[in-house]
Amino acid sequence: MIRTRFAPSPTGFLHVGGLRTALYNYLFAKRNAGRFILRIEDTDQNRKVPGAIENLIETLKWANVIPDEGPEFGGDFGPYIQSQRLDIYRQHIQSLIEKGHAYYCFCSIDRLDALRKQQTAEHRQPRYDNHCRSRSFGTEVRQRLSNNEPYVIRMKTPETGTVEIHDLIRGDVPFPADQLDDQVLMKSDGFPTYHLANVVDDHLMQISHVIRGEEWLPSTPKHQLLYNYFGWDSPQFAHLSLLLNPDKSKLSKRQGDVAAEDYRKKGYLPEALINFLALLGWNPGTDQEIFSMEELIREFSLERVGKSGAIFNVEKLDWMNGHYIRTLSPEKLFHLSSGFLPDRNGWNDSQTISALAAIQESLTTFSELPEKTRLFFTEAVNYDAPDLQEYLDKPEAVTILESLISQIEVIQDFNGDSFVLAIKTVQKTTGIKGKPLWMTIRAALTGETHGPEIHVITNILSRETCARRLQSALEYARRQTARN
RNA sequence: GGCGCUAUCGUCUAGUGGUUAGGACAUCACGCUUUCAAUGUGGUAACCGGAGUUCAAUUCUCCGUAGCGCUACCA
Repeated sequence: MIRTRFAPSPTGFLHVGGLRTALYNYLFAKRNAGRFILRIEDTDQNRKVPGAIENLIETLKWANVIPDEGPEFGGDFGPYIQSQRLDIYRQHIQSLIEKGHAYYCFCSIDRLDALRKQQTAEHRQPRYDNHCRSRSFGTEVRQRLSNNEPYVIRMKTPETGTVEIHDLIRGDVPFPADQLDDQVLMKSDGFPTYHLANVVDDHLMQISHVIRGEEWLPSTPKHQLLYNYFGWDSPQFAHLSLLLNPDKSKLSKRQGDVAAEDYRKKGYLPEALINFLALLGWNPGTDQEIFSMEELIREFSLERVGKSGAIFNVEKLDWMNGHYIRTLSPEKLFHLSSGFLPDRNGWNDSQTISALAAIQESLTTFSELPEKTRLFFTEAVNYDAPDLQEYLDKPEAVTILESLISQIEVIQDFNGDSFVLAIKTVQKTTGIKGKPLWMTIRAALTGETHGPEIHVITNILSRETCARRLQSALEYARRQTARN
């Protein structure tokens, strides 16, 4: 049974890189009829952020990357929050000590800091000097323990040889054993470190494939050692390349949004974000670019995951989001984007839906909605914009608008087509045609120099609204020409 | 500094011991649209460098260079 896990620490929001890791785990599990587990790694009490777990789960649900097991999801391998598994870790660390693979360390933080400082100054590699290693079973240890002296527990790493790990994406990676530090497994507050908790839980939760970020590659030999010490088979490893900023540094705030929910708030569709993230490091081997979650599950494989870091390029995400928006029915669009709509000024739902349909194809994200729907919802059009003056600040504007106003008064059946017919009549009677004619009317109707086609707009706007706007544009044009 | 990972258009990437090195985004031009967008067509644009192996190297090997990661009682 294939079992994968996403194991974030609840230190804030779900990073888009984290979402991608979760996605790949999810896809790989689903592709192989396996299960996807969410485990919360909250072993650092100092970095815990209240509400982060709930937020994480909420965002995963939004993205449709739903765990089969985890906090809130249940499962037979819980609890799925590490701070609730402290006894389990203690037992396992104890067995390591008994087998001689781990030892008590009473070195103070101060001593460690001084040591590191000295090593750095001497251009040596900063690492633990194994000071407490030889006293593993001494009476001194028992003595200090009974004195309640603070301590940590460290793993013993081999002094020579190499530890080789096998990675599904990178192949065999050998690490010289003398590079491996005697890693702390249990901190003085009684909490395990990542390394211990991770290995114990992955084993106990029967994780078959560890798919995680590349930043974990250097510590994987330590994990491999731990599996050996416990006498366990290790899971398969697959280390994913990192997501990068446009300047190729590790994706971070300040150069853009990194929290998945930032994209949600900006009006991106989860389908677009997921599709985009899936293609950042994985490819189907075909020219297909647009994938539903079902298609991703069907096509995904670790063999086609790339090794190099990928820049998170928002431009392609934008294109993809626009694409997904265009596939929506106007009703669905209305439903999904309602939270982004400005004051509708009395427009009811069905009117709003037709307005949305008119601008749908020009949308990149929902956050553009206030600006793009203004021409419909606005109470009074503002004609002061500089690019409008080319059309409204002219005597022709007065002529056109006067003529058009009288024309639309007599229209029998007011709609986009009849409005266009009225414009043709204006053209005939005034002799003004082409861009000056049409742009003047567009400016008068919408206060914009671009937007949906005139007949689309006037199909949605009522005769009264059109008449009112044309009238105020006419007054504006008169004022302007009088002043000149 | 040490250890490790990585290297094809600006970006995401495909691909091969002999290819006109393919696709997508972006960009440019043209068409459509009396605007914008969408869309259609076409264009510009890449194998990090040096050795080696080979008849032939973007592809294989080594070295270099660059970028990134790790180097905590953080994950």
